[in-house]
Amino acid sequence: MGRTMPDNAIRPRKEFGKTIAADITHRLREEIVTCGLAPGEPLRFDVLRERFGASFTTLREALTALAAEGLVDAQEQRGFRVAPVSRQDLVEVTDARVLIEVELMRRAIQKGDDDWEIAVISTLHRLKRIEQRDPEHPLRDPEWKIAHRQFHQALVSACGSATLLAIRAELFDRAERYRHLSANFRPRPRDKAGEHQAIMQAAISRNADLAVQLIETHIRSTADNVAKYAGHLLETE
Amino acid sequence: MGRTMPDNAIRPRKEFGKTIAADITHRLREEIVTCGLAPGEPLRFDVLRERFGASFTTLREALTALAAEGLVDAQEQRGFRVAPVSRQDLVEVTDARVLIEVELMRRAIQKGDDDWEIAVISTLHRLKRIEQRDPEHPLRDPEWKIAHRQFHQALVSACGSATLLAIRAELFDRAERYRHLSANFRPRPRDKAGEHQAIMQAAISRNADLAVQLIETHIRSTADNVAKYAGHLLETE
DNA sequence: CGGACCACTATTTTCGAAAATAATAGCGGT
DNA sequence: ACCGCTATTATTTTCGAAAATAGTGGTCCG
Repeated sequence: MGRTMPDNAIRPRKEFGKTIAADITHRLREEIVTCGLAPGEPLRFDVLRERFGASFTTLREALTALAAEGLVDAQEQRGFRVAPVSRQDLVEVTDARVLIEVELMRRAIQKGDDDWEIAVISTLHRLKRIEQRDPEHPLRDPEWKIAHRQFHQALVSACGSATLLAIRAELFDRAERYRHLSANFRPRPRDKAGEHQAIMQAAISRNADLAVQLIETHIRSTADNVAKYAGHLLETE
Repeated sequence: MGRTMPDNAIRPRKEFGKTIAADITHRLREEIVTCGLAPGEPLRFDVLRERFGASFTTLREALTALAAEGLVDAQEQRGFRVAPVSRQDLVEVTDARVLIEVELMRRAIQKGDDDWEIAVISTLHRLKRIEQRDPEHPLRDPEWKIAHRQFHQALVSACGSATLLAIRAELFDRAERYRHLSANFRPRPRDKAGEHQAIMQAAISRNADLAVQLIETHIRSTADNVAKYAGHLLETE
């Protein structure tokens, strides 16, 4: 314990054992992915300092990390901005996701053990529960978002490659930003529940070809929806 | 120009227009990839400060960026260290490289135009020239290293996806570190020149299946060599 | 009127000191 | 002697001031 820490520290500024920088990275990523910070928006230090209550250098560290993930655009000597969106980027991200996720799905189906099956089933169960509660605007519900992420994560978790899982996670975040972008304009959510159910069944029954085909359709149709309902937001460079 | 900058600034501390942090990131990456900094070695700020002549926060920013690339391991509240190596990691990196590079090779062969062909041919030409000069220890020669990287980069450059190219580049660096690890123990370089020539020819003649097969063999045999001649260095962690 | 140059302002980038945390050594009780 | 605890030291992490750089507007000359 530090020798000068006062006993009356009101509340922890951050999670125990984590650095402030890591915490800010987390929060900033969340804001960017959910479009709380709009694509292309400049990230000025004064503003961030006010919003996150951290100093220049700490913020800078967080921004650098997010730049490496492709969520932030670092313009040397001219600061940072939220990574811009574009049709081209959406296509690239979708394409890369299909390539990697399809491969990981195959590997997970081949390698997955009992724990994997349980994880897939239980994460889907939770997702469905949340959807029953509020079937209108799932993307607005932070709980749905987390459950949705966890279901897709569980599906491929047994693939055996931490390296590829990390890459997949980055691409997932970048794609999620596009989903949020179109969420306000999409008239009604399509039948995601049914798709998830079908993917789960194909995976558990070890039908790799079917599971892979469903996943690919799932990813591509999501991207198509974004292009359709948020196309007007994709023209700016 | 800053109002207090003295006229007698001896030499630029860094390349024009780039931040010091970006410069340090570059130099640190180089040192790690070439194993000038050994895998697992702790990266203490005093030492780095001395070696690179930058301050805490600037170094921290560079380390954070490299952590996102997988070359540095950040242990919260306990500093940074060079990412450790392991048999498992080597397998994962090799696997991921094959998956991605094979796909990019196909796309490049399908999309590549005249400029692409010229880039492939000319980068291979330079590579061969350098090999003629000093056929013994190519990995020791920084020029060979650059030319080798540029040839492989040129091969896939026409794939059309900046996203996948960035991922590929990261994996290339991580693999190159393993090559350096085994360079000191490998008795003689195998016939890389011939392999490169064959890959080039298959690519230029648009024989995708052959090119892809050669690339995969090329990547896997490199990894096998590392495991064979540097296996004793992979047991830690 | 236009456009190069300069002074001034806004903003980012870097630095080293200070705070927080982890690692280590020394001490006292059982 | 050995374990647990506290004081000390080593190291990382954070901060805000200061330096460097980019941006802006105004002025002077052709």
